[in-house]
Amino acid sequence: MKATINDVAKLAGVSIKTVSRVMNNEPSVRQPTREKVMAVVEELNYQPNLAARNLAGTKSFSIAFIYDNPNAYYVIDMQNGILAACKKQGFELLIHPCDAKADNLLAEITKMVKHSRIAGLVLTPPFSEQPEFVQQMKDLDIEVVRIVSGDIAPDDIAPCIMVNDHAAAQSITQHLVDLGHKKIGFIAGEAEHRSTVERLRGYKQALVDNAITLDESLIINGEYSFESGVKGAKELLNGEEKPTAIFSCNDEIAAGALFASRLMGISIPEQLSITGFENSPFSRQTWPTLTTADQPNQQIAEDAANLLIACSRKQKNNSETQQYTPQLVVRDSTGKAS
Amino acid sequence: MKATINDVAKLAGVSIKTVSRVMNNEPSVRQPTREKVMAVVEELNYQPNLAARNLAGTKSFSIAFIYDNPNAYYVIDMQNGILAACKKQGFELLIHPCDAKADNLLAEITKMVKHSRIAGLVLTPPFSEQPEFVQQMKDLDIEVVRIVSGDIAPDDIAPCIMVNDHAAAQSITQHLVDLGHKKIGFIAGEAEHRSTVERLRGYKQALVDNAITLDESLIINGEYSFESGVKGAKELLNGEEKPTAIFSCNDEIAAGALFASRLMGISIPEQLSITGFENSPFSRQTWPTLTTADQPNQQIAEDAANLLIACSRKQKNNSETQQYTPQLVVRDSTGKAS
DNA sequence: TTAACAATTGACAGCGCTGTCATTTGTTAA
DNA sequence: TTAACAAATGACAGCGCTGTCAATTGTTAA
Repeated sequence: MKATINDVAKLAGVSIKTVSRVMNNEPSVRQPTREKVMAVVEELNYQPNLAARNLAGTKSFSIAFIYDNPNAYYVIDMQNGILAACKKQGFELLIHPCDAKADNLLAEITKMVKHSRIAGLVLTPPFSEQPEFVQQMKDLDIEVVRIVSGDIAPDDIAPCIMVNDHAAAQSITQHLVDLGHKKIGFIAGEAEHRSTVERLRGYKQALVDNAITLDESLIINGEYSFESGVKGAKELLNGEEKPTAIFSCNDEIAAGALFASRLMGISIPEQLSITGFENSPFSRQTWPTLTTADQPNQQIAEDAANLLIACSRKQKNNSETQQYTPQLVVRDSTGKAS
Repeated sequence: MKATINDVAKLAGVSIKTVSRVMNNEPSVRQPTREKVMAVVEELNYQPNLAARNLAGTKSFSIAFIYDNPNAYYVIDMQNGILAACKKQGFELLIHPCDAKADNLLAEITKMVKHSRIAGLVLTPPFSEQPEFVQQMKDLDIEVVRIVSGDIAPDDIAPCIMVNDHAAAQSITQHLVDLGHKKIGFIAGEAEHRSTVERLRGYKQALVDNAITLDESLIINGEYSFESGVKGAKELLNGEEKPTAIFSCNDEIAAGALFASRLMGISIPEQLSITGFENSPFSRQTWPTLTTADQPNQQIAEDAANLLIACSRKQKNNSETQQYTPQLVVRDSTGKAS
């Protein structure tokens, strides 16, 4: 059967407490002792029993991922990244999809947290962008790591993994400018999402950098969906100032824009360039494939989880911040301005 | 702080063992006693500590979902369904994405199962369709519930939730026939998937039922992807026997077929009808929206998890089987034959 | 009414680990 | 060399629950 701490202790000729110390990387264990124990651990392929640890100790070995996001690709990527970190660190992951607008949300999460002794939470938008919510979690004595859009942390209540949408949007736009485009349409996502705001900011910055006058009529309010892309593109292409390129706030919008353009008999990229954002599987399933910005969600999530675990062990503090800048991926949906 | 079994026992004036019995729905507790205990449980909002249960008992309160599937929508649906069942039954869910072709797969799963004391597994294709794998799991003394395509269970090693792709494909095809179509193309998914086989079988059955001669040249081998849909549709539409309708083995293929048709200047559904399969979000993100078959994955998964939990409590046996037939959803991609 | 049995309840050990605190060992300075 | 202290290790209780088995209570038939 499975080896227990007793087996290890006996074989190594030490007390179970010492084995425990080694397993938890505690100080004041002499190096030779540590090695002796580790050797036996390897030999017996010993792994501490999570239930026993949870029951006996005050520390927790679980983190949770709560989310409210209709984008399955995004959720799966995040989840896989967190799972990878958990696996490496011997943590357990609790998955908790929920409704960000539910009244009993706080009660629900509190219950889960208390019941399962959660060390911390990985938060994605919209949760990560609600300072009050983050504060409430901290008040419950739960560590939090947030994934948010921007280039500077909003506060130091909890650590952040920043996604520099601003810089990424800027480089996508620059790519279009470099191809000779001057009239660049912009189809936005939901205005409430910080990512939308940041991406628009990057787009505008690139225009300024290249001394291109901003044309407000080229900016369409939309949402992160295929339909919105279809609608936005039609609006742009039927407008006065017909653009030669369209910056879409994500890949789904871009797919919609692509579709609308095709319907209108506009060939891509010859007559119109279109860009996406996120580099989701979606962007490889359109035709032509989409030029986009690669947002390494899985890596981001793994980092977030690692940071969270470190925080729960007091190895890192709240002001810890990391930053990712999605990188331009040039595919077939962009070309020289006609 | 949180109430423990001791608090409940004291307040109810019984021993902790009796509380335990009530919590586990064991027999031989007198009704009045049971009620008395339950009242206190309610009052204190008592919930048994999972770690303690796992440590003390022989029973397990965790199930796992292992999968190898690139379709994020599918995975999320399944996961949500399983999660719903777990929540209701006080179980924990371990998520375990993995590579079905990895050599160390069995070792990996064995390790997880032993380490976390898993009661059972929810298996989806490809795992669910490998009898040897299922048998290996049972040999490890793990309950298994499989979600498989077909109308009769392949064996009684483990319970099955059957998805009657045959009947669903038949009714989609019948829908096309009813619209006057006689030359109906078929773009298949991977031949290794039972779902492909079953859907093809349903398609053929419908043709037979309507005395339409099967034209093998109208059947295209493909895979479950957008690109495959594009390719398959082109092949069909450039062929000798140009079909007036295309049955696609899933929504992604259908989206590809839709795209290809548009490119070729064929208007949908006026000149060509196209159907999908699965009713994934994908089918609502195309234009026109897809006629498809609704496969209630979340519900299926919830049922599977409930069945699994029942089995782990020996309340159900291995020959237990449930069946779902995906229902036709008529949208805008199908119309009268021209 | 009572023995004989079944149904119900309880006492207690122990699951595998960690926290606390006592004990042992090693190290330093006088 | 030794006292005085710090570092390393161990003994032991107990986390909250379940399994085992013994004790109690209720029920039945003679």
